[in-house]
Amino acid sequence: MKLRMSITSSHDLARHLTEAIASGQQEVGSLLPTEFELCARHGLSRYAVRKALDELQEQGLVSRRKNVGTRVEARAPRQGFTQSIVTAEELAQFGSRHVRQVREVVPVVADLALAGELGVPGGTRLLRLSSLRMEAGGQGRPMGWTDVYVDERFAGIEALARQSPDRLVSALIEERYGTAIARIRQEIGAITLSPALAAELQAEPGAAALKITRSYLDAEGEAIEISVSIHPADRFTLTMEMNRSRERGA
Amino acid sequence: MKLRMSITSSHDLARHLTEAIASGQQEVGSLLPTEFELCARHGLSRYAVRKALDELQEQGLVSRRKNVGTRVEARAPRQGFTQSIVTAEELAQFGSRHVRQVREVVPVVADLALAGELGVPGGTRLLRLSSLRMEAGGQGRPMGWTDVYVDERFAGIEALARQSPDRLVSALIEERYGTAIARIRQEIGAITLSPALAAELQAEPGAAALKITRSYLDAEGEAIEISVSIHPADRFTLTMEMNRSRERGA
DNA sequence: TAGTGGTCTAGACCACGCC
DNA sequence: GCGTGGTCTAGACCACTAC
Repeated sequence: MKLRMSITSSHDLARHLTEAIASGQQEVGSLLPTEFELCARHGLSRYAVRKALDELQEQGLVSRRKNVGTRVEARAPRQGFTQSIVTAEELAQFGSRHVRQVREVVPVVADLALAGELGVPGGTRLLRLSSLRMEAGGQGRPMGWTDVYVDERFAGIEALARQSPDRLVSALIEERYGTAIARIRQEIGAITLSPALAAELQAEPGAAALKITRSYLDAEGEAIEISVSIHPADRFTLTMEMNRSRERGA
Repeated sequence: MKLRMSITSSHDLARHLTEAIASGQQEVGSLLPTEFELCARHGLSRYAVRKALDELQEQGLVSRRKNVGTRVEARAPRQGFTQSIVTAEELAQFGSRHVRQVREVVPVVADLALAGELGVPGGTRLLRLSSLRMEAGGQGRPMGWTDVYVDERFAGIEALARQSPDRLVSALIEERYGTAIARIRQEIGAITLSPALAAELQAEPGAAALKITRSYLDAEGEAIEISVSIHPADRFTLTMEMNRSRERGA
């Protein structure tokens, strides 16, 4: 192979390799030259070579396996839009930065309709915690209505939920039961308010509202908590921002 | 300072420093010992020390500034939920995986109401591209209605938008004009359908619908494109998934 | 000017997969 | 046992900033 340009730094080498991969000269699935070979080829130290490979790995272009080599994984850096909710507090804001006013706590057995909506088996025994979402001060009309469904074994959160109306039920469960929530699934739809809900929310029946269903899942994909929130459209909008960013290597 | 345990590797040192920060012994805002001092203190090479600091930096615990030092930024690794949309195609699905059927392309001047909704100065001259969103096959009732607003200088996308009804306007702009989209802002609300829209969408007037307003921003925060989509609630639900994950350093 | 983090060289030993 | 990537040592020079 001919060297068209002198490569004098790790970043130079990274660019060189990136181009070789992008151009197809170094095919996806193939192994790059070994680190030692790259050292010899470009007259660089192993440190510099490894630093260059670090760069490619960071962009997901290559993967490295001990005793095997450095494999080309993709032809171009994966780019995507990432929306991140950094802290539980931001998540609270994301969902609703409001205070909970518990209205009703009842055990329920999921009938087919509810089971379907929540994505659990029919007949599941659950605890339902219904509450209004109020502005921080507690004045004004409610911002929304939330039904939180949890497994019976988490019945202890009722007291906590009443004690700490500003904290997410999911956070309370994590703290009290040591169950880590690994994933959240969220579905966003629109509905018109039923007369009953409209009355609770001091809104017009038939007015538009956002309906947000969230499943809080543990590492195994088991639902720890499911919440269904209804927010009148004139009082609540979901806002999110996505940044284009290089994805990390798999 | 006393060394309670021998530190023999970069990872050891990383753990040691992480604990010192978590315990408050090394306060947020303070500077860590310099790299050379850490070398001397723990009998490690600079390589090992820097690798340990790399680890902390990756977790967002510290930041490093040349000629200044290594500053403690946080007491604990930031954890959060991250939702990522990896490819433009996934974004398309995210928004709508449907085919565009262009209905109208007209120049508009943003009056106060529109300017407010779009977040641009009043009087801005724009091109509005209105289209129905259809299922891939083109059968069935429309999945939604979209108004895309772009700056006049992108007028050329009209032809492209008609030619490639399955591609996002934002992707077309990026390709044709070489303008990279760095950020997307998204607002999700609910509305009830006006009679006019209901007719276009073959839905009932007053039915609930999702309204999604997206701003596609370049690196400077300038809006390249703004789209407003209306999706009848019975035909469209937004779904997203968030994974808890360590955040990268700032 | 002294000292910082960023970069680089030129060696070395290791665990381990493959042959 | 050979060769891989992973880790580490012990030096060095640099650009820059705070002093």
